Amino acid sequence: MTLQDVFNNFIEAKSLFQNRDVLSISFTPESIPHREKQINDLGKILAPSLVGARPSNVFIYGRTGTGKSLVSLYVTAELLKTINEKQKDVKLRTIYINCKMKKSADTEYRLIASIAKELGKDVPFTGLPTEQVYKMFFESIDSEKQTIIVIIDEIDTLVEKTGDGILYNLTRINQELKNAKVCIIGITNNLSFIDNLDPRVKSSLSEEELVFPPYNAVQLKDILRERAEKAFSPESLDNGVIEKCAALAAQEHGDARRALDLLRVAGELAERSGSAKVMLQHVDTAEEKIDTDKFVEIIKTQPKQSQIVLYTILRLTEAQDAKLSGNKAQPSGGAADGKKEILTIDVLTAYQDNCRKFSLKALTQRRVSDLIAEFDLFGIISSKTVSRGRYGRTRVITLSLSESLKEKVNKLLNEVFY
DNA sequence: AGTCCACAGGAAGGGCAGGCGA
DNA sequence: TCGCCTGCCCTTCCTGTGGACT
Repeated sequence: MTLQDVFNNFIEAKSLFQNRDVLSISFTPESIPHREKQINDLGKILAPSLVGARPSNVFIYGRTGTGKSLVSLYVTAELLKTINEKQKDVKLRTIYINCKMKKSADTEYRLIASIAKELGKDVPFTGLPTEQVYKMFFESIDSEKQTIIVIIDEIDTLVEKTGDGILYNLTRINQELKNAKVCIIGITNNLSFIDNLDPRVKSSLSEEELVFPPYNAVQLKDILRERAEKAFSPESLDNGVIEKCAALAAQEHGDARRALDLLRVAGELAERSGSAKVMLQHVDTAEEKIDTDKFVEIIKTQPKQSQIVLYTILRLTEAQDAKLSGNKAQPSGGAADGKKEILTIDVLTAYQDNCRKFSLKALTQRRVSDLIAEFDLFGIISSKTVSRGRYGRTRVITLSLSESLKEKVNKLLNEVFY
C-alpha cells in the first residue's frame, strides 16, 4: 500500500468520528454534568464582579480530572457573557494561567510576565529585574477601573519552585491599586498544599474554598455519554465501551480527563484498524497505549544524564532478573541468595561505569540522587528509603514498568546510546 | 544508651545561556 | 559590546536520620 492509498482510504472511509475535538482536553462543553453545585458556589462567590466589586479570592482543591479548571473557565465565561448583555458599563477581564506549562508560568517572573502579556503589555521572556516586571504589571492593570479575575491553575507547582512570596505579593496587590480590583482563583490538586503556606497568604488566598470530589463511575458514564454523542457518528460504539472507559477511569481516582482520553484513543485505534465500531478490546489497547506514550514521551525528553541513570537502572534490573531466573533453575542455590536489591550505591557505581563507557562526565552522587527521585516522581521507578541499621540509610529502587513498556524503553535508550 | 553507617535531602552558590537596555 | 538579570543545572558542604551493632 502506498502512502497515497493510505490517505485515500482515510478520506473515503466512513469515519467513526463526527467531531473528535469534543473529546480533547481543551474542549469546553456547553454543560458540565455533576458539577452543578460547584458551578453555583463559584458563581455566588464571583457574582460581585457583575457590579464592579471585588469578589473574594477562591481556593479550589480536587484531584486531576475533577473539572476544576473547566468549571472555573465556564463560570468566568458566563460572567463575561452576562456583563456583555446586561452590565455594559462594568469592565471585567479574566486571565487563565497554567503554572505547569513549562516556560510559561513556572517562576515568579514568568507568571507576572504572562499576566502582563495577557493584559496587552509587551514583556520580554527574561532579562528584566522582577521588580520592573511588577511595575509594568501594576501599570497595565491599574490603568482603568476594572475587575480582573486571575485563575492560577496548578498553583502548587509555582509555589514549590519559587516559594509563597509571589502569592503574598499577589494577594496584597489590591492595597496598592487605585482603580482596578484583582481576584485570584487558585487551583491545585495537592490537597495538603495550603497547609504549608505562610499563614498570611493562607488567610487571604483562601477567603473562600471549594472542594471538587472525584467523579464516580456512574457520573463518568454520564459525562462520556454526553460527549460521545457529539464526538462519534451514530452506532459507532459497541455496547459497554463507555461503561468500560468510565470504570477504568473511576479506578484511577475518578479522573474525567483519563476517561475522555481512553475513549478518544480507543476510537482512533478502532478507526485505524478499519473496524466499523469501537469495541471493548480497543479500550484495552487504548489504556496500554496511553500509559506507554506517556512514559516514552517523558523518557525521550529527558536530558542525557537522566537517560543514562535510567539506562543504568534498567541494566541492573535485567541483571537481577537473570540472576533470579538462574537461581530458579537450580533450586539448591536458594532464591533468597540471588535476590539482591538495587540500592543507590549500586546505581551510582554502575552509572559511573556507564559514563566512562559512553565518554560522559559523571555527575556527583547528590545530583544522581535527585535524578533517581525524579524518576520516582514520574512513576517510572519506585524507590523506598530504608534504614539498614549499621549499614546506613539508602534507597531501594525497583523499576515500575510493565514488561512491554520495559522493552520499548530499552529500545529507545539503546537507540540513544548506540 | 551510645555509636556509626550510608545515605537523603536542604542550603548556598558557581557557571553558563539567553535576553534586555544603554 | 558590556553590564545586568533570570533560569537552569550542577557541585559543595552540611545536617538529619533509623536501626543494627557494641
